[in-house]
Amino acid sequence: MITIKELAALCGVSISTVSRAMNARADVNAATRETILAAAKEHGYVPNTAARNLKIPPTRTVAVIVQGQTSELLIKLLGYIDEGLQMEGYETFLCHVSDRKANAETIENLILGGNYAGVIFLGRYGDVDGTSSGELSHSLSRLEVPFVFCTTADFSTSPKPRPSVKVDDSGGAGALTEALLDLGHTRIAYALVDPEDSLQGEHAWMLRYQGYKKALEARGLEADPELQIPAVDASQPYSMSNAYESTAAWLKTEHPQPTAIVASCDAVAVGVIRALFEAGVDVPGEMSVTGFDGLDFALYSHPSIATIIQPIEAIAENTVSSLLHLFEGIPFEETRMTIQGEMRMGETAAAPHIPSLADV
Amino acid sequence: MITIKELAALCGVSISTVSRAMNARADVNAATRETILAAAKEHGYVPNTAARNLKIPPTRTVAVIVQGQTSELLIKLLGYIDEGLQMEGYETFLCHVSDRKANAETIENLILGGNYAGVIFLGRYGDVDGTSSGELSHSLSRLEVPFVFCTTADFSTSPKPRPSVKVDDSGGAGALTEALLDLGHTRIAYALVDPEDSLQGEHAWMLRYQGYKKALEARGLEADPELQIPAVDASQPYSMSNAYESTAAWLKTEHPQPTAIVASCDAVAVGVIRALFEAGVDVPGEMSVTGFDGLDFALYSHPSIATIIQPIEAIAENTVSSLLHLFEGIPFEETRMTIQGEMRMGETAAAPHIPSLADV
DNA sequence: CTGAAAGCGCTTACAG
DNA sequence: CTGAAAGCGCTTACAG
Repeated sequence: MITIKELAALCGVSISTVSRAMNARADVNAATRETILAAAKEHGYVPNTAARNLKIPPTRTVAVIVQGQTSELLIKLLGYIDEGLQMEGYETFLCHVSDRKANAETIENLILGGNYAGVIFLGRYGDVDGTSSGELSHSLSRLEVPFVFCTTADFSTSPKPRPSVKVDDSGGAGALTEALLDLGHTRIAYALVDPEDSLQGEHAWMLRYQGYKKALEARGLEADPELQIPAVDASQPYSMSNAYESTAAWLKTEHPQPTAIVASCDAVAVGVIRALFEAGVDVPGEMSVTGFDGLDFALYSHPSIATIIQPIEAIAENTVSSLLHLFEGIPFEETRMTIQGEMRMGETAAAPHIPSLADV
Repeated sequence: MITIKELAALCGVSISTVSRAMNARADVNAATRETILAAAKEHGYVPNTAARNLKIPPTRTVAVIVQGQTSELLIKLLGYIDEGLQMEGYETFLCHVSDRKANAETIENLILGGNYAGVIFLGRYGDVDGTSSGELSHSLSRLEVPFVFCTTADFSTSPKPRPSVKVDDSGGAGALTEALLDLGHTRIAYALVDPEDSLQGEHAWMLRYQGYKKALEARGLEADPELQIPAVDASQPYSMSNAYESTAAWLKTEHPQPTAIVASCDAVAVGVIRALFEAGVDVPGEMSVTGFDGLDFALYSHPSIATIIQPIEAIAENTVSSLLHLFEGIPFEETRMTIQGEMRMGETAAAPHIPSLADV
């Protein structure tokens, strides 16, 4: 808590000299520098960043803003982004914003207050219900700081959307659905759908659902409303526990019997599979299940889950290069970039069970 | 990027008045305030936080510093901490520091630069190898900011350790081991041990290992060196993939056959189980496996993993109250708090398989 | 190589 | 209710 002034007094030099020594400037007498550095260490002097930020030009620091729940996915993505940025000489500073505080003011304060070279939005941003997302997008679009969206699109109504990089949600879910169709499934359920239908069309969850629907339609089938498993708790529609509860509840209702379930993500798939197990339904013997994301537990659990593995490295690389392009003023031609994930059929998808005489 | 000066000029008032309006002070003419606020909105004026921090006294904001990998556990913990702090009128600001940058300078800058009321270290801090951890601890112990450790202890050699709140790692691992012993197991392996043995004694991983050893010793058994599964990749000894690789490799070596494996955490347990499955070993029929943490996938996967569920709410509550005590200058009697987790036997632990004639 | 001085953008007594 | 002024802790031309 000592200031530059006090340290200068302690060393018997001017604050200018202390500042130079602390910033490793060349134009300081070596002996003076040593004295100052030693004193700084001894007294625990650390330059106040707030004061420093006031003076120095935009730093080589990129703020990565993550909102709400972090996930294995976002953490890995962050690692690669950090790595990529570092290779270009940039530092990464991660700012986490709780959903509750994900409003325009907080975000703006964060960005404007931080003196960053650029900003990356990782994961979702703004309210799920979109109420203040609009406001946030509006104020974001006015910011002069270069920023790109990673894993989410730019939901603002701005005529010039910011660059965004994400997996092909719709295509991935479609590919999984197609794979199930190819295996011979025709009654394919979806888990989970939001009974209140509050999601915007651009959100990953919505896109995955649409991918599922489109794949069915491409084969002349349609998504049976009775095969859409509704979320019991609409507030956290994609948690493992909610998937379990919702599926368990749904299994007790009257509905046509599906032979496969497309889950919106790996966590939901695990919950679904658990509910099926407890209901005595064998996976994949009696029911195939697919997930999405390719998280560790999806790949290593037994049975391993049929899923789309997010192209984490490619997403990170393109996020970084988009930002670098922005720094250099190069207009980025492909504003909304969508990258194909890798399908892994795992052990939860198989041909549908054909009832034989033995079952009767 | 407009400043208070420019906004003042735009509105035809002094910067003092703008400042007052922005800070919702009562002593501003209502009409003036409206004009200013409207102009601020229109021009996207946001007070520069760096400049602001320079002037205002310590805020009601608590910085939560998370280092390296975030996990489901830390995220849930963060949620409860945030909630608890908010009830007391504090805001939470999460700062993520990559392992690479977890040095004294970065952390100090963060804390000193932020003007926080207090700091919570969530998860681990400092280098795993302890090289610069010492330096970090040293400089931390000098900081006047109140701070507490959550999920980790204060590793500094300071004579007055800072408050810390965490699960009883040793006791939990011991309880699981005892439960296995009670089931009749006698050859119990441990996954994973660090072949380079670089961990300090206070780390959670070390404590869990010690709990396992102590439980064996209490029954007159000892940890067979041949039953300690070494980590193939020492750099990430507790990842799911490394647990899988390490166990798969170990299963091919010559060693006494255990009937149970105590894993250091749920993620490791999943990797272990996968390796066992691929080697044709049935869990829990031929091998019992336990985890630690009580993560969603441990509880919902099938078979569900025998584990210790971290007392997340209690840890969060005590972390918050420790910090509040520090704020009030109340000496906190129980400096190092350790909370019991809840044991859940799940579906991966059973009595050892007794070879019968049928097996021969 | 070093110091005095200006100024970053803000807040807040202090006068009016 | 409002403005001029001081000052938060720093950095950086500008002189020496």
